[in-house]
Amino acid sequence: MTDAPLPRAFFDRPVELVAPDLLGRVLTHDTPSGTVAVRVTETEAYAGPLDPASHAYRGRTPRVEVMFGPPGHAYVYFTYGMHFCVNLVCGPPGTASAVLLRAGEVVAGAETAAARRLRSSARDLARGPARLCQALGIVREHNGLDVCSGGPLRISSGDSAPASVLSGPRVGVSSAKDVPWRYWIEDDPFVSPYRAHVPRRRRPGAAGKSVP
DNA sequence: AGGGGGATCTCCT
DNA sequence: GGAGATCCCCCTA
Repeated sequence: MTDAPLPRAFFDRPVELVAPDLLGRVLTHDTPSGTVAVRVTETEAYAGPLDPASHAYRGRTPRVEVMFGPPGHAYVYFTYGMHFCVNLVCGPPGTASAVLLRAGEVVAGAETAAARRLRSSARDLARGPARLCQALGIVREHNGLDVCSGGPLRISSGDSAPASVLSGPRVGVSSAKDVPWRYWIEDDPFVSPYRAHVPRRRRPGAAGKSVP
């Protein structure tokens, strides 16, 4: 295992390459109430202004300013009046693409995470994008943090690459449903439960187009 | 200035 | 399986 942060170059690539590569990586957050670490099991890729499902679709607005900045920073947004979700920005400045962290397994600081998620089972502590943020203590003020520079919010390579990665349509988006840019670790119990999966084996270089 | 919709979660039936 | 919670953002007038 290594605790060294992923290099910024890791994120300076096309988002559909970064998203599957983030599976198995470990996101860690130090706060006064404790340190929590999550092994990522599920991600989604959102491309820039040309992706109708992306928050950057309507161009550069105050909310998505971080998306248009340099790679390796956290884009945190607030939704449904009560939840936060976290993305990691990809590509050169101006690209405005990002990977949503949809689910993970708490691998350190489970007591701290459980205190933030009062009625959650151990399995559900970070099993969903808003649950993951709550378990890690990620809120609005963490928008824009650099995860590559060894700060309080950082991502490291993790123990090992997942054995098998599947991909399918993104969750909860009302446009570009056919783009299979959701990625998850096959048979991992910490993948989010909210939509039936339409499993499809991901082949090298196959990201971007779907088949019924 | 108003309004519609949202990359969700939890509890209830 | 379904509705309610509950704020913010952005578009339109």
